[in-house]
Amino acid sequence: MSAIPLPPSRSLQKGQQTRAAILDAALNLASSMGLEGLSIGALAEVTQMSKSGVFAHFGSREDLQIAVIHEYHARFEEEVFFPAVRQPRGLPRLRALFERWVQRVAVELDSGCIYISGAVEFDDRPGPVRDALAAMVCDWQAALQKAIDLSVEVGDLRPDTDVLQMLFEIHGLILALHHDAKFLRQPGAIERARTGFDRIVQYDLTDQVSNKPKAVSRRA
Amino acid sequence: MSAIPLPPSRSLQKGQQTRAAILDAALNLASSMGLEGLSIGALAEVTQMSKSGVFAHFGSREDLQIAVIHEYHARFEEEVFFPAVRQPRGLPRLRALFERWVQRVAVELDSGCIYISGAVEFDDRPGPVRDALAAMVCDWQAALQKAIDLSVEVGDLRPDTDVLQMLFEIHGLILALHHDAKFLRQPGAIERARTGFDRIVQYDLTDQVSNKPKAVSRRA
DNA sequence: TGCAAAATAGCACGGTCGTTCGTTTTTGCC
DNA sequence: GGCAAAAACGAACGACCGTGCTATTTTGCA
Repeated sequence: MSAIPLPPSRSLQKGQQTRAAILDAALNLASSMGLEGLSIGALAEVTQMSKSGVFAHFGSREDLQIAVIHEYHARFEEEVFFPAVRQPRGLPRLRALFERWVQRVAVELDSGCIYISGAVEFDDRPGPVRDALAAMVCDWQAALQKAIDLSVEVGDLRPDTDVLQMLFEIHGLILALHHDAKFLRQPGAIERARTGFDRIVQYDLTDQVSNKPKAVSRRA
Repeated sequence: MSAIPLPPSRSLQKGQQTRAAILDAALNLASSMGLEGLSIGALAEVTQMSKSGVFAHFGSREDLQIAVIHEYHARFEEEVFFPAVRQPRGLPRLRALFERWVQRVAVELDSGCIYISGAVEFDDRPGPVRDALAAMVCDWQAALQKAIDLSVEVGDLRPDTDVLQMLFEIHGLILALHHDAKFLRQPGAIERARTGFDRIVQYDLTDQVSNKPKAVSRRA
């Protein structure tokens, strides 16, 4: 009871190190095979470990999936959110968020977006994995919403902008981009997503930024 | 060599009948578990048949998946496309196509859209299943594109309308609807999809249908 | 009613899955 | 360098997978 057995404050034990390596491999695997396609056997092969060795780092497959989701979230923040919030609030920040999101979804050739694939895989499969995924997605949507809110506050967008509607439409552009680029392999999807974004924000633009509608044209 | 053994022109043999029943069950199963989650064992249990009995109707699991895709396509045509093309060409028909698409994606509580889930599952899994799926999706996209084209020809939309851009954006609305309704279970997603559609077409509306932009408002 | 053919069942195979458990190796502080 | 704890291994389990066989049942026309 006395003499606390020294907390594991060691900087980086071997275990955490390999756990991180496994998680990295798991992320790559889950990105291409989906969260449901993520198997411990395949993960063991990739990391050159035994199945039980991999398994021991996560109490179960479910916990592994959840760990992957959190890891993906962390990387998403790192590559999309944090760099974008360094832009001045308002339209520049919103545009940066969108542009980095586009890059993340479309250009990374091999890996797919776990938020998107996971949403489809777990839309009618209740459980902790779905909950974790939904929490991350909602977190990201809230961040986007805040960016739109700020754009309104700052005066880049009209005060009567329907923020949730704009969020919905922007999200749709990303999903369509993912579909056309990843599945149909259509080139030009990225440019269409950008054009769509311009059209959406242009609709609620205040005069100080640009002069009235007609700045962006959907030329054929 | 002679005496052709009488072609199987019998109206509906027992085999075709049970095959149809299996396919129906397979569609329900694939709609909720995904095409990859579709297993012959589960299908046998649902249909109260033996695994081999089910298996015999399709040469392989892959062929079963492809059969499911074609069946889904047929039903999609039946419920979405055919009723909509009875509307007069132009905006009414385009709107009918969209509205029925929305219903199909969002209101059917249990079943998900195989086009959407399949696109995510097979975006980096080449093979005949992916090919069949892509063919169906492209077929549907072509039908939509034609409806937009007709809207331009008829004069409901501006002659300089970027048809593919509009197709992209409308598709995005459906995907966002699917995401928010099926995964996040947000009410109001359907209404947002409709609002988005109005905004998209309103952008390219000719004056004869409505007077200039500002007909549709994205009120907060 | 009989009989070939079609449809279905039953069983077994090899494989992968997640998971458990006991053993062995490796780590890191004394 | 020794030694407890942590980490990794190896084998096995039960379950499910798709698939290939051979029997058995059912169908539908003569």
